[in-house]
Amino acid sequence: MPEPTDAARGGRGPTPRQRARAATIADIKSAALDQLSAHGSALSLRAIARELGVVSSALYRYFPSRDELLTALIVDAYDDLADALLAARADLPAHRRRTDWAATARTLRTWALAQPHRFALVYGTPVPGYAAPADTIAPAGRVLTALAGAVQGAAADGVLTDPADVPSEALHRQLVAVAAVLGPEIPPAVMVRLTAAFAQLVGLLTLELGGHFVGGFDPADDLYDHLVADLADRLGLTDA
Amino acid sequence: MPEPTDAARGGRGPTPRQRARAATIADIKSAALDQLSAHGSALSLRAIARELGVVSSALYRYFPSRDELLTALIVDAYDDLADALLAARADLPAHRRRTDWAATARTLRTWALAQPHRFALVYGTPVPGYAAPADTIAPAGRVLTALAGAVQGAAADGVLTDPADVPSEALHRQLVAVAAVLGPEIPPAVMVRLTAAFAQLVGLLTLELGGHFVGGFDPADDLYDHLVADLADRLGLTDA
DNA sequence: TGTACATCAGTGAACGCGCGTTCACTGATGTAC
DNA sequence: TGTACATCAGTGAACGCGCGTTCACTGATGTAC
Repeated sequence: MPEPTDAARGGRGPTPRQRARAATIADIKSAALDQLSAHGSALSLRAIARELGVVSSALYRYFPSRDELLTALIVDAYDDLADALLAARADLPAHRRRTDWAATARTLRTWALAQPHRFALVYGTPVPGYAAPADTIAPAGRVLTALAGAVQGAAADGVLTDPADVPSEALHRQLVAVAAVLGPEIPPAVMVRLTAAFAQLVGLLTLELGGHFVGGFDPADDLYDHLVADLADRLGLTDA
Repeated sequence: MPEPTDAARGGRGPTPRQRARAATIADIKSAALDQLSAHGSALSLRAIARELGVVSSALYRYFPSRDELLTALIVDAYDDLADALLAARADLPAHRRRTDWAATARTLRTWALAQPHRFALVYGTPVPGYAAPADTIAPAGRVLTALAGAVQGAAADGVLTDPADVPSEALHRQLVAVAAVLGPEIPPAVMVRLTAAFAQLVGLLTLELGGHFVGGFDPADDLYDHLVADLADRLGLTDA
């Protein structure tokens, strides 16, 4: 075995070749993102190669196909968004659940407005002929967990007022199953509101990025902030 | 002027040629929709021509460019959706505003699930390199007006309980302006909730169509119905 | 330390395919007198 | 009613461009003994 694994090198870290390879992969992804942000959702390997000053077939050393590159971009986008949300929550004092929620939700918008093409990549219309593989499920879950964080915290503290909504039995089962993943202590009646809140945020950003608020809520800052606060009420979050 | 206008023919209706032309235009649109539903958002004039058994340049007799065809599809989708929503509301007894709202919102989902590609066309990620022209504004407004119908009716009847939310001054101005178009009698505090409701529905459908509910809310029927009812409460709608 | 060898990154040509749009043209359909 | 003419739909070839992916290859970099 001429090329040793990382472990075989006694934890000395990546070899120069491995570092160069990782750097090239990062360059490819970066060029791909540049292209997405410039020309919408059309992703061309040849255009990426051109931007990198390399022949198009060279990319096949790094990604076996265009779809694999797309998947990597999606996974990265989820991870980057989750990191951003977690960072926004990181330094908040515990028990300030309302502030926590608002900071998280506002960061979602900031991230989406700053990189609309990445938002489209994960929450937009699926790219023609592309089906998201299983690899994206876990990173997508990280985002949801981050968004559910404030509510889960409040639930764990026992400071949530459980609303009186009574979901149907089938919905109840789904809510329990989802809560088991996102926030085990979130009661079903809150979980359904959290889902509604998430859908509302995604919808607001979809509409804003799609230009549907032009001439109406333009800018949409106040609308968004108002609704984030409204959702905090609905979720029973307080700073007390 | 050899080819007379419709008016010049004394209201005898379209000439055979005009009828043939309209039929061909309909065929082109229909083939285009078939293609969108089959291959995602990629719309190819040559593929449409192929399906119609015609040479690709022939399409230029009917649409000056690919983008014009796309615009026509978008306008049609808005109009078709608006018609569907209005039809769902048409036969309801007046004053049953809650039923009205629920029927409208459910029809939105039915329409979206039946023709996901058309939903994507109007509320999905903008197609790469395509900017929706002004022609789409009016049809888009028809959909919103239909969705706002129940609330506007209730407001006109004076049976809405105006919530105590106080929007910021800037948001208040936007809400008044939007209400002036969609429902003149809808007070700002209700208008903001209506906007939130619309965003929530769009978000739910975006997530459902994007496969984000697979493994969680799958099927999402109960979730959707529950939230539609919840939104009716929030909007202060009753059947009384 | 020096040499034989394996592995890697990147090349360049090719395959087979797609696309939107233009242009001069042929026939058929319709209109005006 | 019959004829000259205008308008239309559709053709076929071409322009100039794009794409993903394969394959045999050249050098450079690294490894093992």
